Amino acid sequence: MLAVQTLDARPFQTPLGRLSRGEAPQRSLEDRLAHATVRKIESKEHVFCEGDPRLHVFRVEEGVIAIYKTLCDGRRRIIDFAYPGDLLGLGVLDEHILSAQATSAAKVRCFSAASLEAMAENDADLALKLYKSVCQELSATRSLLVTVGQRSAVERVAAFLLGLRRRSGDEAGETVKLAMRRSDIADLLGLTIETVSRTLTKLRTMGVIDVELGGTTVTLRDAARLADLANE
Amino acid sequence: MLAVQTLDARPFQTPLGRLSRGEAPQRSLEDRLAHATVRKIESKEHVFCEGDPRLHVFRVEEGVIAIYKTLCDGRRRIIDFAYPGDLLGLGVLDEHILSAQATSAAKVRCFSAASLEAMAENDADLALKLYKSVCQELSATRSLLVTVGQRSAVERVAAFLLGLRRRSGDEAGETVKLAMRRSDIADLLGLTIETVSRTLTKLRTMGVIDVELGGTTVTLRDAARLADLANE
DNA sequence: CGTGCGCTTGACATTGATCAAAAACAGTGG
DNA sequence: CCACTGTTTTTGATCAATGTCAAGCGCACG
Repeated sequence: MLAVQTLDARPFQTPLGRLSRGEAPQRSLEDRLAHATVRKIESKEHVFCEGDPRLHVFRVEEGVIAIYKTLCDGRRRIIDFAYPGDLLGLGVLDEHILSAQATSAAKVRCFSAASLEAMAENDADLALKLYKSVCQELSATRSLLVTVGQRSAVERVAAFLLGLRRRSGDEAGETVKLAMRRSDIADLLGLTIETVSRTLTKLRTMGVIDVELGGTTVTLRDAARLADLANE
Repeated sequence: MLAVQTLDARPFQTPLGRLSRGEAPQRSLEDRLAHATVRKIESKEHVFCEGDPRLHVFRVEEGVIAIYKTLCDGRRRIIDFAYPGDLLGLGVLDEHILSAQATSAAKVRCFSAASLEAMAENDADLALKLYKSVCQELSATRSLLVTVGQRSAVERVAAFLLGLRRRSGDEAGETVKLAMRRSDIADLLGLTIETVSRTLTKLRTMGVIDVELGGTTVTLRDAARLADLANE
């Protein structure tokens, strides 16, 4: 594990977290988050690492954050990418059990985990919001598990591209921006960078997608065929 | 999808769910569950199927329930096994998005999903319990994702056996009972039955485990070495 | 005693990982 | 604007791990 100083280890103000404790229990989570501090994250900077004290909860405002776990032999398993709107750092323990690292420049809104959870104890509405947020996360993780567990490289990459389009911006858009490296995609899908690259070229020669030079923008030429290949 | 009638599609009484709505908001989840109806599930019987209306939430009392998703080509992906104490059927949608099937004879305690969620709206304590339950489920799913994503057959099977010991009964016990078929283990770990079988014999010839004839009971001869192989 | 189901084992094929190298790209400084 | 360096991506050749196909075994049950 890198010995970098992570965002969550640095102290900072969480005005809304403090202000609203107890005095406005019906205030919505959105409302609370709207006033929290926003922090800028450089590409490759960590938001938090496994084992760090879980001081803050974050919401992604811009960019993409990779949530991952490091295996003891150094391999890295990305659990999910967090896109704008997603919450980061929820949990029941007082330590982070995963690491979070920006795959590109990003912004996160952050506020105190302790006060959030203290608020939730007296605010069923907030607690239910947390519950639902985690339910969605669970559902996303399960769907990744399905993808990764028993599918071929083509199926995995196709499903990834479709999922990316679904989650980042417009549902029916023709192009998706890959705000991460091949190695990030590989670690998410349980493949190697070489296989990811080969699979993308394969899809390109099949005429299903187009990959811009530099490989950061993908155009879905034939989304129906891609969905077919993904075997959803 | 099989056209069987599942437990959740059958109407039945949920006395505690009804009784406690609104009148005892501080009553614990445990307390509520303690009085709910218990149903017996035959081996291979479904508790619910993908697409069924999500009428009830269940808690496993005895046996093992496989939570799975069916891929469109018929492959089956087991997401998790639910052991006694685990909750089943939590979610935000009004349909089940997964199927649940007993791998052996089992018992589940069941009560109304709607009234549970209605209760949670006025009971922060209950809502937080739900939140924490889902957090744990999320954590388990993530750990399976790590296992399945990029590990060898030996690592997966070793991790599975250790996880089984951890979850079913005593932490340090020498023997674990496999209350499921090889095909269930295979569908959980993203392997084939043949590979699971071969891997178990490999571990046996290595002297790390012992497999009883019939293959339902496994003795962990050398748990430390097994943990080493699992590469946790 | 026969039948069916689940488990094991073997031979072979295929997929994706590994090793290696070249090409494309992004910065940096001249 | 161009040369230089390090990073990322692409492509190729080879190999090991796991899937596939096929057969046999053991146990439970009628």
